[in-house]
Amino acid sequence: MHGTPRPPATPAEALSAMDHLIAAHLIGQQELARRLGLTVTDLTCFAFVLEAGDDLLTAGDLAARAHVTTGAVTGILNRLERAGYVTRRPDPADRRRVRVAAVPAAVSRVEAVYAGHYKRLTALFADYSAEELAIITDWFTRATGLAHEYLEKLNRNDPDEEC
Amino acid sequence: MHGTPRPPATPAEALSAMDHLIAAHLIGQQELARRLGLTVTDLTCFAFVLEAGDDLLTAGDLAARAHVTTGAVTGILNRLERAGYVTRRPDPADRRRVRVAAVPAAVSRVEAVYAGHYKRLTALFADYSAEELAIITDWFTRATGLAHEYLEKLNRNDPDEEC
DNA sequence: GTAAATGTCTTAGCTACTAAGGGAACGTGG
DNA sequence: CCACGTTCCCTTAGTAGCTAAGACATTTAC
Repeated sequence: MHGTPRPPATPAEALSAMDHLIAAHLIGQQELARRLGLTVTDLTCFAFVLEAGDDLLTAGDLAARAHVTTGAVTGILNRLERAGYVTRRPDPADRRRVRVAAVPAAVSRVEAVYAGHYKRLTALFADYSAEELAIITDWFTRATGLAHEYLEKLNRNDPDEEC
Repeated sequence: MHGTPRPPATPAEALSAMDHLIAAHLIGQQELARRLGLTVTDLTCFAFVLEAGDDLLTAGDLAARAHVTTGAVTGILNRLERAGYVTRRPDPADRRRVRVAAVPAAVSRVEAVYAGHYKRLTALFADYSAEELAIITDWFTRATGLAHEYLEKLNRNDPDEEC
């Protein structure tokens, strides 16, 4: 279906389409987490750990990225560790810190559950040319940048509300 | 920046970019809800009410769309109603049902908080040609369809897990 | 007219979060 | 070396929102 002509769209249509995608993805995430016996927050943190790769995250890093308190992270790590997704490791340079390492077998466990959807998405992407993918990816990246800017501005101006 | 050539992208890059966008949006949603004195679930339900427009949703509809129990919906509607976002109305045809109507003033209240980000996104969209927007919108729509299919399949095969 | 089904609300209990503080480890300045 | 403040994670107490199960009113079917 490469290069199939599509009817042109308006910004409003694109925005609405994006909202629907995000809503669907949110529910999917919830289902996936439930199936793995985790919470959405746990799964998100596990994703952060995977994304960080070899330079292991600390518990505090996770708190910052997931926007939760360090107290919450303790619970999250307890669950993830007990379920065999991560292990806590001492930091050789700073004994206060706790570094979080992913358990290799757990990665494939998550991927196994997610494989169905992941394959479908990859197949969908294969339906587009590299140039079209470039447009889509570019937009994703810029929209993400905007979202981060927006969040920063919110947090800078008034961390607590006034409404 | 219409028609600016972009470096071609791979499916994996696109998928990763999508994940980041969704993660950012998720946190933004949380911030927005907090600022409005609501939970993310409340805000999501309010969005469903707005989307439904004039044919008012019932409490049960909301439970189905938000994937929560009807007991939870009672709490959600209590909060939304107390904060002045919606009103409960009797259904003339079926006195068991509760129909949910949005309070007009509340719509602009939410939009006021969201306006900053919304304007930036719209501006971003304006940077793309109608044809490029068509590609993006098309992809959103098809990815959403896939997500829904995946969810349906999950719920059909085994509503509860086996792991 | 009775029985089953439907739609919302209630109740009890659970889980994950925050806020506040504690104790160990770091790092700086005398 | 050694107090001092800081940083990091964990603990504790309290809260909020969810589920599950059932009550109650209403509708539908036979």
